[in-house]
Amino acid sequence: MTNIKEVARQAGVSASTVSRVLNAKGYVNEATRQKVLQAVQQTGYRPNVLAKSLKSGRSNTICLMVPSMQNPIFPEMARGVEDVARRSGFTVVLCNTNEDDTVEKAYIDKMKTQWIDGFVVCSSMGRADHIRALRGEGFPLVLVNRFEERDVNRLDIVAVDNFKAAYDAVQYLIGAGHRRIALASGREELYFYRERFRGYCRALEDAGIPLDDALVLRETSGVESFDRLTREVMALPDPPTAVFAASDPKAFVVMHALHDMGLRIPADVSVLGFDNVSLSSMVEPPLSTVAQPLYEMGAVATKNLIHQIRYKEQNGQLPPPVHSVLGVDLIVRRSTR
Amino acid sequence: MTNIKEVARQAGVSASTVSRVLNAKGYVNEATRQKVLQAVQQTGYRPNVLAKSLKSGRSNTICLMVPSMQNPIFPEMARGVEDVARRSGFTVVLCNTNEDDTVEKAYIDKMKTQWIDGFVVCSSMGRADHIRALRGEGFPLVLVNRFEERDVNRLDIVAVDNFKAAYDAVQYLIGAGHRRIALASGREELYFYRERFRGYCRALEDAGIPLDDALVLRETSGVESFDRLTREVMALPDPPTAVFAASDPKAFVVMHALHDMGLRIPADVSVLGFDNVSLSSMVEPPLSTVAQPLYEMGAVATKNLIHQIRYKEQNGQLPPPVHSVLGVDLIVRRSTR
DNA sequence: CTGAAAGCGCTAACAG
DNA sequence: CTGTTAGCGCTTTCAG
Repeated sequence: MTNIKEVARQAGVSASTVSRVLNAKGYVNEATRQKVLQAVQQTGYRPNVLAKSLKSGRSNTICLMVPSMQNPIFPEMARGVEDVARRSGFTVVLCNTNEDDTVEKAYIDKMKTQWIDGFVVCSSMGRADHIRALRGEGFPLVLVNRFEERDVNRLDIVAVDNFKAAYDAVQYLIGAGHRRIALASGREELYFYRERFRGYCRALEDAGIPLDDALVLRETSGVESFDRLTREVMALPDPPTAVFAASDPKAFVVMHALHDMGLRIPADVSVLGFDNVSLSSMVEPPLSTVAQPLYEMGAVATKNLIHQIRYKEQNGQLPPPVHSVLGVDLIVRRSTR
Repeated sequence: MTNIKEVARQAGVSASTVSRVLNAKGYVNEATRQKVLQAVQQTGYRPNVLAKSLKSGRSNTICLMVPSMQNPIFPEMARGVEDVARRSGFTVVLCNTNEDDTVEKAYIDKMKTQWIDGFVVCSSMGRADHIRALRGEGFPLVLVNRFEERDVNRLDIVAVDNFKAAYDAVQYLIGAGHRRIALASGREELYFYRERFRGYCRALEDAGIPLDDALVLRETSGVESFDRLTREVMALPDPPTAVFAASDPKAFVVMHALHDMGLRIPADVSVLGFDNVSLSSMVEPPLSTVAQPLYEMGAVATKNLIHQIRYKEQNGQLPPPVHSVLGVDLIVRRSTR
């Protein structure tokens, strides 16, 4: 790799002049400018970003922390992150924790010593203090989707209103005449699942339908557990006529179990999902679901993060945190009626 | 951030001694070693990786180039890449090109100036010369899945035997009694799709079944085009009794169209996919498919890449290229008979 | 066994 | 307008 010195030699100038030309900093004679440019051309010189970063303390690199690549919502978010980052000249480092706390912790630790300008994180841990500490340590940070109540007004957040989204979804089901509505609920240590649960409860309550705990399906070991749970709940003397799944993958498992039992969707039981991953339109029947703007969530988070990075560079400190609440869409397809 | 000098000061030694202790290089008195370690503890010192890289010319960072995050095979491969990289102390930079040649080219260009140690690439371009040039320029490189015939023995490749896999798949269909077998084919500029096509043709030929071009469905604009194509082919006077889809997403679209036409799977027509993405077991009916070891492909590619990196460091040049052919599995579920 | 010094490639005062 | 100098944080001869 040819370096700046070599270019300087070829152009018959000093390294600083080359630097000035390339970074358009300070005045430089047009004639020498041309000489430098030509030398750059000839040598095919590319500045060493590493050296630049070492000097400037900025790397134009951000860290994207996701808990899983198997849940399709994360790749979709990642797409939004990558798109915005790339267009703004940032590189993204992919940190997949596989829902493993130890890995997440180790990654944070590693990234801090690395050359990272900021973090977009979907944390796997409910109360991951090492992540929350990041902001205190001066690192730009945006939480996407997964956050805690106490993070509001303390950290930057991008998410949807999970309570309201679930409330509206269940209300839609109730409006369609359902009274026995099961919930395929998610891990309770995650705030957004608690919120969706709360929305479910409130919608029921507001409609004067008593909450029946037998209709609340709680994930035990991975989404596959809903296969058994679905069979069990449908075997009840008074089984549900609709199942609201707190995520699309759960809905798929539920649908599969239902099919397997010979039940028709939506004739016998309606299924409503949450996420709108790309495959939800392709299953049979196409899944009605609450659409989260996944790509946009990643994009907005990254825009915010870059804003923080630039702001910090100019003002020496992080801007006040902003909480972005994006809208959801209830997409009615053919799995509900 | 405290630096090595600060640690040295606290320990009452020189920076070089601290370096020696931390990197276990050269002899160092046990007593001073302890002093250093203690100072490291107290200050919470973390070496600056950037400075290290600048010195060593190695960044322990690899680039993962994928054409899409929407096709679920890539996140799954990415998982394999990330897992192996992380365990070996490497960081992975995510470059998603969205199947855009310009983006891909720009990324390569950018990464070359980033002191990237190596590349794992699923190229979007059939003949991407700037990618192939990488090896010539001394960059460790592994092609996964997407490669050209002429790359064999010139570049490192990880893939399955697409010809044989397709051949076996079609032979299975023929063995089940099918004679009219449609192919939902992929973009022809991709070698592996051509290979799958060739396998389809050969299997037919070997069974004495004439190739009927009307049964070859060619993607026009995205996988959605198979919706129309499926309807058309089923409207033929002599429609197929089985459809072999060159990828699972195509199979999903085909199944969907079939359902929509009121056709039963597999009673009226069998559908066989290719990939075994995680959702293929959840659609209705569960999709029979040729399972590619996606995670493993990413993992093997990364292992190979890291081997190249280490080899190059020791020997000053890249090792001879290796072509890893991984095995596939025909998973028979309930969409075929 | 340990410290001093040089240098990875680049940028930013500071002179001139 | 341009060159010299210093230094980002670290490793690595080379002396001692």
